[in-house]
Amino acid sequence: MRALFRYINQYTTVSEEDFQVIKRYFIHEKLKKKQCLLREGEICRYVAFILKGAMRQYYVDEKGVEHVINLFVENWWAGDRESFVMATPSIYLVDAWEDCDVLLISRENVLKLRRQFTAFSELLLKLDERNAIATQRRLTYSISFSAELRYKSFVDNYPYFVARFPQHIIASYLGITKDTLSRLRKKLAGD
Amino acid sequence: MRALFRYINQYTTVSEEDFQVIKRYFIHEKLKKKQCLLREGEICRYVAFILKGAMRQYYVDEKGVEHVINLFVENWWAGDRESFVMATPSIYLVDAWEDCDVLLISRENVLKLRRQFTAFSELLLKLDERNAIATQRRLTYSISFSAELRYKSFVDNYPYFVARFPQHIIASYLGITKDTLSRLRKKLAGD
DNA sequence: CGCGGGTTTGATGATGCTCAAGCCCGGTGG
DNA sequence: CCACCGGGCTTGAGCATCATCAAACCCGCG
Repeated sequence: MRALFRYINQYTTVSEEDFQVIKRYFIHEKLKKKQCLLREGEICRYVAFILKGAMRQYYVDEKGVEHVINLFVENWWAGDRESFVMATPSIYLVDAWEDCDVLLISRENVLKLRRQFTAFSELLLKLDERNAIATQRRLTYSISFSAELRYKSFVDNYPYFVARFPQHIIASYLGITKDTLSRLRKKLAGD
Repeated sequence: MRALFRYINQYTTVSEEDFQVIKRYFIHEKLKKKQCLLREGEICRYVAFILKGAMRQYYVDEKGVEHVINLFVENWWAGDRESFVMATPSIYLVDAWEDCDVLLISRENVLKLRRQFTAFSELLLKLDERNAIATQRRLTYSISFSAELRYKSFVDNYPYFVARFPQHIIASYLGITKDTLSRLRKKLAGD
């Protein structure tokens, strides 16, 4: 719980008393490796603030191939935004890649907190800004960079992902196959 | 101006009187075709609400090739979010593809409106939600779909872009070359 | 008529995918 | 202590997709 308090206060200012109220809107839960927070076709009822562990969001195409859309570790929010906000069935799965400790919050509780604490609205605005910036960058890379450049910038920007997820997942996140990534790394090693 | 009023009231509720205040924070301006709202290396001081016209955001790589990142038409916001929020030099250009009527607003004025009208914070939160959803979808397509599927879903989702931007721009937006798009269309026509 | 911007087309080549096989390594159970 | 198994990584051969470059074409406009 303390991690959430520290996290919020990175972006805005929330008193100890307010936090005592805020924290009641969250449910503490544990997820075992491979356990799902969200399955394909379900509605995303909760987003998870990760206290410990690593998760991923991916979608499975007609051929059964997994495409990793997002990776999450400590102090990130996991879930499917579209399904969460619109209350529509998700096309994604979200599951634990490592055993996790998470804090769940429902859409209704998010709305309540927004109304009750302006600082919470502030927080959400800032998170959205950061998220918009990061996603836009990723899109730019995805559209205009080669696989090699994408991988290099990934390693530079997210070394902690490289350390915690296997190559075939990182490859999928970058939009390439594990085979291509393997060859790419071999080539880059020869420098 | 009326368009902005209607636009805001699609997402939240703002009285006529409040709007009279809000609108003073915007600057009405006209842009000629090819005129820049933002040049590479500049800081994005204003975002533009488009009353009339079409714009694009793109970045130019070392080889001088343009990569279109976003397209905008009436009732969209044009600018570079990253540069606008962080006040850092932008890697993108934003210019008018058609002659435009726009309403400009500065970062300071956005912040003032946020403080002054909770409805404005509401609005921004909702816009960010929608934006996050759309960008995430686009990223999913970009990572996991073939050029053909990306183009098909583009035509389905954004017919008004297809009508107003030439093919080489749409190709760039989709992350392919104009040549490939041309061949693709030829193939799809034979059905 | 000529020009500029946009599109098409062909030939060629690079990039990344597919599929299958083999390897490595840590964990489990006999 | 060894055998086996599963998950992950590597590698090779062949192939599909898409990029590159150059040429030609089309058409609206001054």
